[in-house]
Amino acid sequence: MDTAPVCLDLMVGRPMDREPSLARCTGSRTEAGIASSACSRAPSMTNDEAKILEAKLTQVSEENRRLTEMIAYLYGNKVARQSPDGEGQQPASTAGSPTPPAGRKRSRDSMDASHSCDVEISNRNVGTGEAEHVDVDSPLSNGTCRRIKVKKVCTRIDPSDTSLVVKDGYQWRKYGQKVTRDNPSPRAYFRCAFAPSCPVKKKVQRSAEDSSVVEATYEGEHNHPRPTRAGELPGCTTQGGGSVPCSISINSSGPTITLDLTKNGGGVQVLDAGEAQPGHEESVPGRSPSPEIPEGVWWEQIGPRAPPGDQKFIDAPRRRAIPAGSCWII
DNA sequence: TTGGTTTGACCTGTC
DNA sequence: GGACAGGTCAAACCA
Repeated sequence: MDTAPVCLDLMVGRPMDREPSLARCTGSRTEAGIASSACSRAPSMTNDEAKILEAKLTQVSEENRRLTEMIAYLYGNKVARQSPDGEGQQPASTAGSPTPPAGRKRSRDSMDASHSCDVEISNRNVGTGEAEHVDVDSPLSNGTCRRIKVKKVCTRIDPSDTSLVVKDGYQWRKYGQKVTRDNPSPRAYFRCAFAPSCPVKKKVQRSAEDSSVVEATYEGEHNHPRPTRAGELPGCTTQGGGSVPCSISINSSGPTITLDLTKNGGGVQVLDAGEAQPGHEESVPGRSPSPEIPEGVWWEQIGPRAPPGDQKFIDAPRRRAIPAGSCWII
């Protein structure tokens, strides 16, 4: 919740010079394509057109401001609800709280959350994928709780693929691997590589029952927008000059970029650029373009990774900082 | 030289 | 307090 305003600020009413990749896109077919159409027509734009676009931009900016205020208001209510005296708090055992894990150890985050704060869970099984969304409130030092989103996603991959790489549109940096007691397959630990401050972690492990199923557990929410890169956005005219089909739409829950890389052997289906918006991916029905993809879950076909030389990361202090708004290779 | 991965050691919490 | 297990660190390795 506390990251939502940042997300909104980046998604709506964004100045065009901060999103060069989208601004270069062609084939944008929705109202959300204001930036792209504006950019492509800029050289021959008349004053009237410029004024219209400016008005639209102002309108979108105003919408952005209202949404930001709304988020701030909701967040304020949330904090009030979690007052130290405990009023308004739901019992930890309600709202579908799971039974404690069979193991003798719980994760620190889960453990913290189990002290006195909310646990909200929603389960969904769609096709071959499964998404389990858990909102966990982790207590802070001041006695309040900070909600940690825990989302479990199962997907089917090639059993011979041992990389444990689950592409979801974000950059991840592996920091550990461990063989757990209840599963012969190793569990890989990933951190978000986009920014050192991003709290999101991901655990990836093959299912003990079906080795072709990989379970990815996401903890926390990104405090930054989904990384994008012009060269990876089909339908966008890139610096390299390529252009492949894509559609970009923005609805009330955020931008959705539908990619079709079949011609390139890719197969990326959906990139939900608005993931950082709390819970929004669960609230949009019909998001999945394929039965093989869990509904509402941004997902991509498991495939070959980009060459290391094409990747840019930020994580360890020694890595170079990349300015906000830079394009990313996924 | 840079940056990602591997992997053994270490830390911490639970029983 | 010790054993156990999950999670993390960080040096070494590799591309």
